[in-house]
Amino acid sequence: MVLSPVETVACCSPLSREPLSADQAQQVAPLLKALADPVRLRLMSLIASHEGGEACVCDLNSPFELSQPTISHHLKVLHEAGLLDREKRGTWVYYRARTDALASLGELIGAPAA
Amino acid sequence: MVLSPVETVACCSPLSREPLSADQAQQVAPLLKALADPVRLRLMSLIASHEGGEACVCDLNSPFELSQPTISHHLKVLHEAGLLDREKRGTWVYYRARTDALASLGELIGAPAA
DNA sequence: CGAACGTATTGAACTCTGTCAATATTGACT
DNA sequence: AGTCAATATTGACAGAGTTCAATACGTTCG
Repeated sequence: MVLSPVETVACCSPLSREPLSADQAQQVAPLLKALADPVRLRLMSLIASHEGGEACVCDLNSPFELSQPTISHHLKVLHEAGLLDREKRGTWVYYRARTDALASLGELIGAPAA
Repeated sequence: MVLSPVETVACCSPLSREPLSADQAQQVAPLLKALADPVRLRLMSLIASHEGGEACVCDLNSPFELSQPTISHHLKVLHEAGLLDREKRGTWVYYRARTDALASLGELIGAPAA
């Protein structure tokens, strides 16, 4: 069985509560790795804070001084990590933030010790 | 002026609230990068969930099938990112989790949109 | 159909990262 | 001083990641 990204993260109690197992760490780390890049952090933030929690790729290139393929690559990384949903509507592609995954991840990292 | 890790992260409102600036992203990404490794995630979790939020290095090697220098390296990465405090007491070295940094980071990632 | 546009893929250069073996450093105890 | 135990540093190497230029794919519109 394949876990959705949300299930992957929701599996674990907060870092400060009890030690993560090796398996759990192996599942969660890729999500953090996907976020652990300045460009992807901004992309995620741009999309998540955009109206409706989604944004068109056509609006995601100009904020960066990077080539179009590079942005496309970063979006793919976030998508494959399960942090972005992808939907094609006509000519344009829209990415939507998995706010549930972000919320679970935030709790895993930062929830108080007890 | 140099920002402490907590200040670094506390600077920003949640991802889903408003777009992160390029500068903010560049400051926050290293913290996430430090956490975005299975071994370091487990180390952080082991330390943060340990009694008193701190742990002796002497207890942090056996849970892993990795060489002592490798664990030492990962601890250094977490320390330099500002997620662990280091204190030498006699022969032993203790690392303490910066739970405030973790809390800020968690809020940045996962706090609700509004 | 064919041209133009938006997005994705490929392949290559370069840098960064995780790991280990070997060695250094520091403190404690004889 | 000398030895031993705990931790850190160095140097080396393989693998992964970021970026771009070039190209391919898929839609829409003339």
